This record gives sequence, C-alpha cells and structure tokens, in this order.
Amino acid sequence: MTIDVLDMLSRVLAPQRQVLHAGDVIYRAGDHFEHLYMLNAGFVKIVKTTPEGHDQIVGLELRGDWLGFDGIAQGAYLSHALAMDTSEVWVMRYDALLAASLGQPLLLKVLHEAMSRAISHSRDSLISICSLPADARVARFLRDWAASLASRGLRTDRFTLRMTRAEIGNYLGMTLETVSRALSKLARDGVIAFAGKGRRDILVPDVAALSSFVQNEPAPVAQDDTAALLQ
Amino acid sequence: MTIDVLDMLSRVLAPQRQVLHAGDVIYRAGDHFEHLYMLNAGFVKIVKTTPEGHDQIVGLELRGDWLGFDGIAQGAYLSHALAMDTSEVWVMRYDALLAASLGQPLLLKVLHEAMSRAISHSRDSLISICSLPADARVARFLRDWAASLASRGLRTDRFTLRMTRAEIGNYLGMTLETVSRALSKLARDGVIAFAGKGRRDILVPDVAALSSFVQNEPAPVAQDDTAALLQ
DNA sequence: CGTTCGATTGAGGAAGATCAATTAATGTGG
DNA sequence: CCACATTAATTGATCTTCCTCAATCGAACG
Repeated sequence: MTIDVLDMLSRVLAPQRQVLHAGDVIYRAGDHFEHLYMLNAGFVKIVKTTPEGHDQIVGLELRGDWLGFDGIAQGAYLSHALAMDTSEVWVMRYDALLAASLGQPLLLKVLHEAMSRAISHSRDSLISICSLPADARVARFLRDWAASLASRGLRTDRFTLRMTRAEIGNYLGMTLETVSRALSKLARDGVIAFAGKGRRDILVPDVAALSSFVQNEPAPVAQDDTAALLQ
Repeated sequence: MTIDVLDMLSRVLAPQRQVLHAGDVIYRAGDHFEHLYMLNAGFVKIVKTTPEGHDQIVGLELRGDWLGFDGIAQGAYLSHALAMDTSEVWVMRYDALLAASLGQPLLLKVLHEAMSRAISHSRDSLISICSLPADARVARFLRDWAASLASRGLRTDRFTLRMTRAEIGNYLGMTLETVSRALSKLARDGVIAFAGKGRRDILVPDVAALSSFVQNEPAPVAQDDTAALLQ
C-alpha cells in the first residue's frame, strides 16, 4: 500500500531524487520550510533539540514515510532529519504538492492520511513511555520495528538494529544501560536472540512472544481508570 | 489569530453547532470517522485506551483547537473526545471541508497548519516526559497552560485547573501523589500560589519564574548528545 | 452532620539512573 | 598483519527518584 503512494507520487509529480549517506542532513530545525520529503529507501531519524540543549529522537522513518510535516505550521522545520544509512528521498515543493492535489484528490487523501498517522503514532509513543516499564518498552520497540518491516514486505525474524543502545534509549526515554539490560533479559528469556558478532543483529523467532511480553509485564503504572467516566 | 480561523470556518461552512456538558462524549475510539470538530468554547480531553485497558490522556484542547484528526487515516477515530466542561463544538463533515477547500485555499492552509501543530505538540509532550524530572514537568505543564490561555487573550496570572491531580498525573506520566508534591513544592518556592478554598485555583505571579524553574532543574536525564553529529 | 471524593503528607520499597570496571568490536598507523 | 587507540556494549554496585501504601485533612453535598 505504501508502494502505491510512492508510485503515485512518482507519476504525478516526478519529484527530484536525492541520495544521502549516513550522517547527511535532510533538513535542520530552523530551516525555511518549503519541501516535504518522501523517503524511498534507507533510514532516517528525526531529532529535536530541547530548550535545555539536549537532543531527543522523536521519530525513526523508513521507506514510504513522509518527512517535514512539522515545518508547515510555522514556515520553518522544528526538528532535524538525519540519514542514518544510505538513503534516497524524493524532494517535493509543498506548494507544488498542493497545486497537484487540486487535480488529483487522491494525493490530498494520502497526504492527510499520512499526517493523521503521524499524530496517532506520536501519541502511541507517549502512551508507551507513560504506561510501560523499561523492559516492556524495549520489547514493544522491537515488535513495532518488526511490524514496520513486515508492512514493507521485509523479513521480521531477523534484522539489524542500525542504531546504538544510546540512540534506542534516547528514543525510548531510558539510559543505554537499561536498554542493554532489557535486551539481555529478552535474550535470556528466549524472546529474542543475537546473531552475528556485533550484538545488533536480532533474531525474533516469534513476534507474538514479543507482544505477549509487552502485555504480561506486571506493572500497570496508570491510575485514573475512571477518567473516561467521570466529569 | 485562532479567532480568524473560527471566523472563516463560520463564514465558509456555516457549521452545525453542538453544545456539550461536562462528561459528554464528542466521539469515541472506533466510531466511524466522518466529522472534524472545531472547539469554539469549553474544555475537552482526548483519551486513548491502551491495549492493556488503561486510559491515557493524550490531549487537552481549548477554544480554536481541532478535534478528530486521528480518524482520517483509518476511517475511524482512535481516541475518545470528552467534554470536561460546558463546551461548544462546530461539527464539520470532512468531505465537505475538503470540497470547500478547493475553492478556498486558505481553508486547506489552516487545516494543514493545525495538523502540523498537532504533530509538533505531541512530540513536545514526548520530550517533556523523556527529559524532565517530575517537578519540572508539572512546572512546564502550568507554563504551557498559561501560554495557552495567553494565546487566547485570557489572563495568565490566575486560572483554575479544571482537572483532578489524577488526571494531571495521567497526562504527565506520573502518579497523583507526585503531582501533589510537585505543586506543593512550587508553592513553597513561591513560583505559584493557591487561591480560593479548593486548591485548583492557581496564582502565577511570574510566568518567567515558572520557565526558569523548568530550565534550572538539575537533572538533565538525556545522554546521547552526540546523536545529531554521529553517523 | 455524616458521607464521599479529592488532596496532602509521610514512610517504605522498587525501578531505573548513575558511576565504574570489563569486554568486545572497529579502526589506525607502523 | 599486529600493537594500540577508540567506540560500543555488557555487567555490577550504589544511589536517587518516584511509586506504592496508608493515614489524615478539607471541601462539597445530600
């Protein structure tokens, strides 16, 4: 389905293609907003610098993902987009996109659906951080990653984390040590296994086991179950 | 500025107005998506039920805010929208909105800007939860609330929290006791004060003091400052 | 006036951060 | 190809923050 979108964009807009290498910047916070990007290959992280000067990873994007929505509101991007691997983005002027969407309602539809998904996704991240203990958060991260790969037709029983423990921890709101311990525990429990020499190649024999690990973690932090009913 | 948007929507679409009372449901997760809503008055919370069955507040909306974006992607809402006070929403069919926007590019512009802001806002919430200790998170919550009121032309030196400690804690990812302790500490430090008999009326003599409290909290949890530079 | 709900405050405990040491993988210059 | 430097990852030992449990207090309401 994301392939359809790529297809359509390619046909309707014939966008300029831009090849990137690990470390390349696609846009930076503060840059004048003019373009949206469609990631056609590779791996991109979205980073935001906090007022206190720390970097926080707020998104990890793969093929078929849009980049740059956060620039629309203020006419400037509010985050950095950085290639973490050899990647290809399609560069599209926002105004050209809007113009094209007048004659191609489907284009507007996919654009809105992508923005809607982006809202839901960041809300889900929030929920994950608020309501799951560290181990389960790491498990959920791996499960979501596997699901991401699956939706793109890639294998999910074995994949390579192309990021450091520190980056994973930053993304999930915990320290790199906690990430490492969580991964070790998951491996000890047989939910995942390591392949290769470095410990970035992950084997997931059973995605369902990962999911049930997320569920069965004892600690439901949340209170306020009456929130939906009261007031 | 949000007034302009309300103005335009009122003129262009003449939307149906719906009055709500505390506890009324605007939409529920799973409901068929058809409408977007513009909140013209009152106070609405967006709640999502986690797979584990707990409720998490993912948004608090005031006058000028849109409701329902998360329904676009899947044709069904993914969250509940609940009035927390007497409120008025304008009900707009999404397809009518799109149709109207063809002849009124400004309409599409404000719609996109609102979605863009929604993405940025939930990312900012994530950052707050990931990178600030509990006290600072509460301080930031109050500061953001004051800023929200200010942008709507309301007074910021005194306002009423129309939610319980449990709801605030749920929204901020901490327990109600921690919220209470944080508020007590802020009051002890003179950054805020309580007015009235109940402890929901907050005095903020100096918004800047709140902000500096957020900044000066000793604990920068984040590591991975090299994230933006490496790889 | 008692009941109920929300808020505060205290004491103890647990999850995870911090500090520190070790090992493994990668890269560099000789 | 090897010694050496560098970065990433693991693991352990403490320490801090915040959660949990519990008691008290206040306000609102019938």
